[in-house]
Amino acid sequence: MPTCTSPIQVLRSKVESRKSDVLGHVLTRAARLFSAEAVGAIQDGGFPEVRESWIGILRHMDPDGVRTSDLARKMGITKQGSGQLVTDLEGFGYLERIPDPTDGRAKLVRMTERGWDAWLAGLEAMAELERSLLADIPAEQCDELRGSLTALVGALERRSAGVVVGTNA
Amino acid sequence: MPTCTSPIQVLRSKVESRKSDVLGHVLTRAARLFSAEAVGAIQDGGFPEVRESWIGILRHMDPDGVRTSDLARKMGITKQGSGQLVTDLEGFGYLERIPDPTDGRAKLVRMTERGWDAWLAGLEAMAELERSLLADIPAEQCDELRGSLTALVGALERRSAGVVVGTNA
DNA sequence: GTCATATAGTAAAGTAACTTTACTAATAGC
DNA sequence: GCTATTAGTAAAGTTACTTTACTATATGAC
Repeated sequence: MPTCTSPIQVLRSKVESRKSDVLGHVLTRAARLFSAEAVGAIQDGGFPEVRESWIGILRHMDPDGVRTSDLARKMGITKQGSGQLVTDLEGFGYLERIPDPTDGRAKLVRMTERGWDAWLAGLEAMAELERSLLADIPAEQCDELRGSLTALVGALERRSAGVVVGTNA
Repeated sequence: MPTCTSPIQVLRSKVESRKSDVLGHVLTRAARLFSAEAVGAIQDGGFPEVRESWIGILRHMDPDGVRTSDLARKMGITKQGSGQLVTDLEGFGYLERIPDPTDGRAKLVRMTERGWDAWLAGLEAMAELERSLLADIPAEQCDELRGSLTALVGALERRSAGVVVGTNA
């Protein structure tokens, strides 16, 4: 009788070989850790009410104002979702809604002064985090990483291009 | 009077130059897109009840069984959190809890056969996703990306080493 | 041995970041 | 002017957790 490798042994070797080399795992973990660290820094820097979800909004703001539905599209969430986030940010005085002069249905979401301050603080916190990570990771690797991730996002977006995000979008 | 650059212009140029080159943004977006895509593939592959959070559990399972609190530690969440996820997975027949023979307080969480099937399907879905992304991203870049992300996670973990995750952990 | 303390797990409620369903108001095309 | 589309809001539901609070077992000190 030849050597018979039991299913459980096959499994065990698969488990061992696959423990942490899956791109998805490391990607998710990195994103979480980075995000938590950045938000903590912004909060400590004088904007204690800032939450992780706000960063997605702040990122897409524009001095000319943006529509809620544009925010939704850019963020890849529903407009109800972005509307709620805008309401939260508005409640803390980071954003304001003004009527869109060119469209009676629409409103333009604009940053307040405090909003821009937080935005700058956010950028600074992220940049500082990146800088401090350079102590552990070479600068070229960091740039490479950014480039590869951008390519990855592009590929993933193209892949799910046909898929509709939510109803009522 | 010299040319005076208005604050709003300074802001506008900052906004333009910083639109999408922040590591944190692209990282978060990539993680979300990847994760959603992988879960969708697993669900379509015959495990429709699988949710994104389950992947974090499945990833850390072991043929010998794992304790809930070990899962929590590995995942970086509270043990109540991991306990809830285990209960969900148990309810759908992916996991089972057995008493730990070496410790009367503890229980060992173990995969059922269906659990291992889902685990394999998950790995396959992730691997397939990676393969299909190779059409857009060169293989070396993909490996580089994995390596850089692993280094990044390491650096971030070291950075937040002193910070306790949740109470009652 | 038993007493304090730490650890494993569970229970229940709260919270963050959304989606789904359902609606109103304004615009745009024909 | 009527219909279809689009912008936004409202309210409830869902997911993936955390916080608070508790029980049961184990471990180390005395």
